[in-house]
Amino acid sequence: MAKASRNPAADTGVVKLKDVALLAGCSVATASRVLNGHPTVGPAEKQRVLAAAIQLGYVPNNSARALRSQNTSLVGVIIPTLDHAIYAKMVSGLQERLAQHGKSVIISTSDYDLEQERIQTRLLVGRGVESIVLVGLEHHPDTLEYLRRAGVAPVFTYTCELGLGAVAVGLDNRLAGATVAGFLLELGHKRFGMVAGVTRGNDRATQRRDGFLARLGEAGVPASDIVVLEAPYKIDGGAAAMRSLMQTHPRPTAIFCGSDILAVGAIKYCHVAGIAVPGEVSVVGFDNLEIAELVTPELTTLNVPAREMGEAAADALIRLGEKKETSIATELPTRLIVRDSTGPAGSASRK
Amino acid sequence: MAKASRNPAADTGVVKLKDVALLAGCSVATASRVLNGHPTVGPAEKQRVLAAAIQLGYVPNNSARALRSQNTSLVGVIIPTLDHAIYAKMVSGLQERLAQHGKSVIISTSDYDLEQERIQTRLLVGRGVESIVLVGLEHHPDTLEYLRRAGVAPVFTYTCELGLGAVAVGLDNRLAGATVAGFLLELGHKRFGMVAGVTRGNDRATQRRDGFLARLGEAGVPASDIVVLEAPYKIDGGAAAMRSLMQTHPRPTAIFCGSDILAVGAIKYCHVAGIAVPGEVSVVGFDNLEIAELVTPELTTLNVPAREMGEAAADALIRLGEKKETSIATELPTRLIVRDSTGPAGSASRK
DNA sequence: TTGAAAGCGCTAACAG
DNA sequence: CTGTTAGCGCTTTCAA
Repeated sequence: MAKASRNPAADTGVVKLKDVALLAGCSVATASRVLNGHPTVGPAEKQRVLAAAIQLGYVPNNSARALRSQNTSLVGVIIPTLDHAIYAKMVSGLQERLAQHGKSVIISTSDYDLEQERIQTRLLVGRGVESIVLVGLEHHPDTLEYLRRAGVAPVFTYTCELGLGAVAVGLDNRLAGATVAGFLLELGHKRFGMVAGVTRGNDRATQRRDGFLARLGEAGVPASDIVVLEAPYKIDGGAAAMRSLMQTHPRPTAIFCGSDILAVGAIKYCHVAGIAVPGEVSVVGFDNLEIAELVTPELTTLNVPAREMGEAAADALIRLGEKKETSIATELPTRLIVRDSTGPAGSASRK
Repeated sequence: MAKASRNPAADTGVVKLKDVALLAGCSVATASRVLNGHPTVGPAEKQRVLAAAIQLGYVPNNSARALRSQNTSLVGVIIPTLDHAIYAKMVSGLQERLAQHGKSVIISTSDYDLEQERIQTRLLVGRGVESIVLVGLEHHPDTLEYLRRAGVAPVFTYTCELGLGAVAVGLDNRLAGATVAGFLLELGHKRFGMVAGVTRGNDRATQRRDGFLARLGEAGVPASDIVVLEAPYKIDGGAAAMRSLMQTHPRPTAIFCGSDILAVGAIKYCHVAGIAVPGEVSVVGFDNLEIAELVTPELTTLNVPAREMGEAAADALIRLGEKKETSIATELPTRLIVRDSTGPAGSASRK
């Protein structure tokens, strides 16, 4: 039969629990208990097992552990894109915080497509993720239904509206939109434009727009003095939308962009078109990315604490796993960062 | 004993292969074969199994599959940070390409710390990744040794120097550094500065610097006319380094920054210090991030095709998995993008 | 407090 | 071409 070698690192080179137990002079059961922090183990054994594990550089096989204990310590996250820092930062915070709890994150992207998200969700569930982090509250019905049936709890981010028994970590997008409107109103602006991103399948974009419009409406601004455009979340998209906006008559004097990417594109267009910012038109962004401080003029924008949101999502996940709570809504504070891209209406100091 | 129900979805609600086999009227082995596209199965059986699987909504348990077949279709990637677009883009390309082949990516970050990377590597191997994507060629010896013993093939990125039997996808950092030096020399510059990032544990930064210095040396520039500083990859780091550089006498007229982040910081400092770019000093970046086109003046920089690199890494991974090749080095082309932050030496048109 | 032993769900020999 | 059988490495009753 020649089963041959049975010592560590001779077959596959991978140290197994058995090897640790062998070196520690105990059974695999005891070794397992020690490594899992089970309380009922004598201190002497415990010491030896720990020492052996370190000496051998033991790394548990997660597939086996998962199979046996129905516990993969894997978390899935689906974001629209990694190309935008706002999502990358969130994932970064999520991953780091989760790593501290021994959990790993599997990442995938949907490109703002709910159908893509649905497919990714099934894949992730098949991989045995314990939980899944989603962006926004609006999803394909199948996505949510599938998650429910599979017993995988979703965590919604960038929003803090709460479904029943759900977990959400984010911001009040409506309020944020309204805040921007209020700020622009105070500066005396009367005609407004908005570059809203793509609102289809994107409740965050929708709410920002609605909050903005609602506040404007309350202030008595007629709908005819507000132009809303949609544009893909690209610099060029923002530039193109701004061009359209600047060609309407009468021209708006204040533009709210649904993201800094769009706002930066808008400002870029103004540069080439020779339109003074904020002299002729004020521009407000959303997200407070690093670029907001790098463009000229520096961008007035709403701060979104993306990294903190990822960390908060991780925390919620952990608490959820501990069955401490079943329904958690965390609202992260946002605040307007006033820089140089906004000014009082009618200050048109022609360049 | 009341073991009670043995039908699907009655216990845990999870459909297992056994349930599929039961419904299809065959053994689990046959069902497994069908689901894995094994050729030796009768068409009739095949049909029934497929139908049963769909009807029951069967989703394979990946942990079990992985445990048994040593094949997780999981790929790990460790990058310094997700906060820099240059890495996020690479991961994005990697993830998308890999998803097309049914593989998922587990992400983790090392914060430019090789020791952190070593720990993450072990974790990832424990999770059963088939392969692992690393940044650069320089790693903790244990990292490589552990990977070798575990039989997990590393794929090195952002570099195309090749170890033996290794896979690398990236660029020639030395050459890139030399290219920048050549460009600056041609513009007639005589005194140079470099903001090199952190070279410790970072072979890319080291090589860029060495290539830059070597080319300058060849051109007969005395070492006394070159100042090299290191700075963390932050905007503030770039600004602080630039401040030091601008205080040396005689002042350098051309600065090469190891990344756009640093370059943007450098330019920002010049803004506040009232130093004209490129009038008094030329600045060159590295990476060609989006921000390069957004700062004023627009940044001259070296284009790094990060997304393509991720995709190429994915391709290499796939080929490696198919055992087609064992040693692949892909050099992606870089090219200098000349914009407005550089100009001829001595053109100091005081602002 | 510890060890022996029974699987978790699946795949891969090996027979038939 | 199909079924039987043995585990993959680990956790967890159940006895001792």
